[in-house]
Order: sequence, then C-alpha cells, then structure tokens
Amino acid sequence: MDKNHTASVLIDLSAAIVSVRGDQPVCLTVPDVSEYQTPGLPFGPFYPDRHRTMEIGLRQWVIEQTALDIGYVEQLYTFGDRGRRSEGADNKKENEHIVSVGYLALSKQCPQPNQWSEWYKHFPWEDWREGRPNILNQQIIPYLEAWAGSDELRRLRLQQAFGVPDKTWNDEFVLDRYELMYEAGLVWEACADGRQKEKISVQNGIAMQLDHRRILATAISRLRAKLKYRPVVFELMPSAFTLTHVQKTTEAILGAVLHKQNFRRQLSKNELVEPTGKMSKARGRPAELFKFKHDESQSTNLPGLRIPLGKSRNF
Amino acid sequence: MDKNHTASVLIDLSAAIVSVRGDQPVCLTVPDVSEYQTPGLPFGPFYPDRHRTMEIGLRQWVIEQTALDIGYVEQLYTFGDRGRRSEGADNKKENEHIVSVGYLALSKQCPQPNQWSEWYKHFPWEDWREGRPNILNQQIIPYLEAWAGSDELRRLRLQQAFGVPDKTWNDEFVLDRYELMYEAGLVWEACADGRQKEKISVQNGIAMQLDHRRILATAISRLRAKLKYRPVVFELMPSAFTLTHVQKTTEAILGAVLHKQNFRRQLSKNELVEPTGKMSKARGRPAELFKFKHDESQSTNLPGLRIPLGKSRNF
DNA sequence: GTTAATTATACTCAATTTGAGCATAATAGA
DNA sequence: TCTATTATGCTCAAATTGAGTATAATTAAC
Repeated sequence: MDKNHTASVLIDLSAAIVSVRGDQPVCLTVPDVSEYQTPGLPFGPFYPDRHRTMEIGLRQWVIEQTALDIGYVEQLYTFGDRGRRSEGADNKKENEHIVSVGYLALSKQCPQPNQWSEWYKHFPWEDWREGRPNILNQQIIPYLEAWAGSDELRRLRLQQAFGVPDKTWNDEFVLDRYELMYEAGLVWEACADGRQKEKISVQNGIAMQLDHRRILATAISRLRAKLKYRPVVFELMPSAFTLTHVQKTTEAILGAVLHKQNFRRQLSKNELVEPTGKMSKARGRPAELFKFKHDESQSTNLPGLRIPLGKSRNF
Repeated sequence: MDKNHTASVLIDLSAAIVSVRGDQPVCLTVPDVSEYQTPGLPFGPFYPDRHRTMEIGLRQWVIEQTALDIGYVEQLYTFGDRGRRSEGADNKKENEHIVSVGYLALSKQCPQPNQWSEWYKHFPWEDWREGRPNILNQQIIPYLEAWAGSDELRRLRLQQAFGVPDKTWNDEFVLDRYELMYEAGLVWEACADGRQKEKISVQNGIAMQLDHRRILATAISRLRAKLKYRPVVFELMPSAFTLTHVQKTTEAILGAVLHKQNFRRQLSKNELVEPTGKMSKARGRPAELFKFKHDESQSTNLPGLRIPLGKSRNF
C-alpha cells in the first residue's frame, strides 16, 4: 500500500435541505431500512470527473433525486471522522475512507410531507416559542450537571452552551449543545459504536443515521446566525407574503418569538420588501401582501433582518 | 474504471497560519521553486488511517513541519474545483483529483521573518488604515466598471463588494472582492490555465500558488467577521499586553482604525481582560499590562469585542 | 346588525448603545 | 521646566432597541 493509496478517500455530499411547513421548520430525510428505523439526511457521492465544483455536484443529485427547486446553497462543514463509516457502510469497500461534506440548502416548498422531518422532533430543547422547554429542567440539565461534576472545563462549557446557571440562552449554540450532550452520552448516536443502544433512557429527540444529526445541528446554527445579518428568510418564502408570515417563518427557525412591531420596523428600515398592492384574506384584518425586493438577483450579501439581541437573551 | 474509482480523491489540508508582526498581519508561506516564484500556503495530505479527524491531521503536520504553537484552528472551506490541480501537480498521479480543505490557524509568534508574508502585499486594496487605498480609484475600480459595462448583475455585485458608487465599504467582503477581480481577469491567478501570465498589467497584489490566495481571502473574511463577536484577538496576543496593543492588532486585521476610547469601553464592558498589576514602559505615559481573562480554557464562544458598525462604513 | 374576537398597522417613549469628542494624567527626553 | 507622547477618565448628542399603547379593518358569533 503506497502513500497515495492510504490518502485516498471517497467524498459524500450530505445535504440538510430545509423548508418551513406551517410554523415548523422541516428537513428532507430518507427512511432507514435497518432495525432502528432512524431517518437520515440525503447524500450523494462527489464525482470529480463529472462536476467542476462540489456545489454543482450537490445541486445535480438533488435535482435528480428529489426534483426540488433549491435556491440558496451553502457549504457547512467537512467531516473526516473515522467513526462515521462504522455503521451500515456495507456498500462501500472496506478500506475506503469516507469524508462527508455537509451542505445547507433552502427550499420554498416541501411536498410529500412524510419525507420531511420536523427540526424540533430531533432537537426538542431548541424550540423556545412556547417558553422554556420542560425537557431541559426535567431531563437534560440535571444529567449534564451530574456529568460535569466538579470538572472546571465541563462546567464552563455547560455555562456557555446551556446558560447554566447564568440564565442566558444563545439560540445560535445549537451545535455546541448537541456536542455536549453527545459527549455526555445523552443522545442515542453517542452509543453507536458497538455499545448497547438501549442505554439512553430518555428519548432526547429522535436520532438520525451516522453523524447526520450533527450536520443538522450545524445547519440550524448557521441558519439562525445568518438570519440575523442576511435576508435568507426570503429563500423560504413564496413570491408574495404577509409581514406576519415572514415573522412566523423567522420565529420558527430561531425557535423564539419576536416583538411584532419591532420586527416590522427592521424590515421597513432595511428596505427588504415592497408592497405588491394585493391583500391577503384570513381571519382578522386583511394584511398587505409584499414581495422580496431583490428576488432573482443573488441576495447573498444584502443587509439582512438584523434581529436585535443578536447574541443571547435572558430567561 | 468503476464508479468507486471515479469518485476517489486525495485530500490536501491547506492552512492559512496567521500572526501579527508589528502592525502587519502576516501569513506563513512556503517559497516556490518554479519560474514565477509565487509563494504558497503550506499544506499536507490527510491520511485517514493515521488521523481520527482532519483537524488532528492538520495540527500534526503543522507541528512536524513548522514547529509552531498554533492555538486556535478553524476549518474554512472545502474546495473541490477541478482547476486547482492544473498546475505543478507533477508529483501526483495524473488521474487523482485533489480536494483541498482550507484551515485558519492563529499563532502568537512568527519567527523566521522571511517565511511570513504580509497580508496586504497580496491584498493592497484591503488596508484602509491610512485612508482609502489609491489602487482602488487608480486601477481596480475603473477596470471593474469597464468589465461590468451595462450588465445589471455585474453592477449589483460591484456595488455590494466594492461599494461602487454608493460609497460604502464592508471590511468583511474580502472574498467577494477577490472573486470579482478574479472573474474580471484582474488577478494573475485568473490567467493560470495556459493563458499568458503577462497579461495583467498592474501588479494587483502579489499572486500565490494555485487557489491559495482565495483561501487566504477566505481566512481574512472569516477572521474579520469573527473578531467582532468572539474574542479571537487574544489568540494573537502574548500573555501580557497593553490595551493599545490589542487595539493595534485588531486594527491590523480589520484594515481600519478604531476610536480608542470606545474600543476600551467595549473591552471593559465585556470583561474580557483583567489587570496584571504590572506596567509597560515605552515613550509616553506607561500603560497598564493586562491579560486575557479566559486563557487556557477554550475561549471559543465568549462574548467578543463587539466592534460596532459591524457591517459597513461610509467613506 | 350588533358585538366580540382577531389580526394589522401606526405611533410613542424610556433605556441603552454608539460615535465622537474634550480633559486630564503620567511618563521620557530636550 | 517644558514639550511631545501616550494613557485613561469623562461627557454628550444621535441612533437604536425594547416594550409598550392606540386604532383600524376584517370575520365569526349571537
């Protein structure tokens, strides 16, 4: 085995394809045939011969396999962990190592409801719209505090990720929280390497295949952060929408409620939307229908929503 | 050639190892032996057999080859572009494709000065500390405007990246600006594919090998953005420093000057530093020596400097 | 058809943060 | 002692944010 062979790997392009259905953020998943029936993110191999860039490769198989119209695509992270291939990799050669490049993609529609999985079923502690989730005080925090014990570093991380005991919660630290729970053995995936899977007493969110839940956590973190300074929400909106609709979508992603009047003030100050002249009709007073000002053109680096309190909020 | 073989690639871990020497941000480079003598970023192959994660692999060869103590390491981006291998890849097999994973690393010291290259020699238009760089009005902007012509999309991108003609400059859009210049054929690297290299009339910054200047641009963008909400400056500071020293380092990275009193206000409000009791002695009044409050522990997600005007400034 | 519930939108106001400045303190060197 | 230089304390107007109140335009209930 020469050096070149040792260094050779296969590349999987994994995608967290995100949309919003009603007031729930969802993510495209593929069912699992194994005994555990854990859903996974869709992925496809990268063929450097066929695709000039990896993003082109990603778009290609998403179009082929899902027939979805994804607009916004962003590379998230490249995972080279050895552990990743340990499970269900029977269709790959034994000696081939797999590196997975995670992507975040946004879709305006989400047809075939059963193929889309709601974020907060995988991360129940991340949805604060109805107040602080019970699972935190009832399950997660006590377990984590026991795990931390008197370890100084662990307590500091606990403070930063979960705001314990400082009473501060940063909605962007989704990945940090997941990884802390992983290390503490609080999620199913942490026991995937031969250890018995029944160990996790509480269903701390629905598990996913391989490291897919970690990729989804990365996607949520990134999207929540991006929302605050780039107008990516509109990649999830139809061509015409009410301001309340934009707010509900934003709140769904952030997992937090926002002050209505202030939210609209930001929207109008940044001149992100313009009226269509039409009105929506629902229960109460009809709302004006707006459209995104910069559709078609790459909206990548426009001002953004600038949700205040960008960092952390008290509770 | 079966499908697996087509998908097999080699992975290079490229590193933008950044430090600050005096008032100049610098980046570790390796000399080039070819006729053009363009410097390149150091890189090493990733051996999945030997290293559990890519970050471990990166740290490994940095330690082996540079003997540097790098603290902070962050993955930047994974480039799968076919063009990348076109040049000087004689030591690799013809059919092997290379994917390069770019990393940003921060080092407190930068010994052997000749191996470190100053950022702004590669990106002269990014240093605004002495005011608006002349090269913009004299060379870059006129060329780009001609290139844009009446193309609507091009003009919009020009506006966003270079603030033309809105008079607004966002210090974080380093990558956007570089890529625009690349597309417009304004940088040497754009002509690397067989076209004559002498075409670029102006020396718009010193070129680098392969796509290394793009990786460096990514690193600068990321670091400038991160600086504003995470206390990463301290990864570039010695154990004891004056507040002015922190400010000079920050300004070097941002390529912009900051208001002294307001900078200090942020530092003290966020409680990032604590006095050591000692004083520095230089020309004027002696300054108090401080140290970073959260040294040793992972400072990754602490509050940060929160440099105001985070987005863009007028000129 | 009147009333209640619901949703939209305009407007206000105090608290905080930011941008920009002046004033003063402590040192070295002339 | 005087001057240049750097550090640091303090002020203040402008802008932004957080959190309301008031009012308008509908549908659903009675």
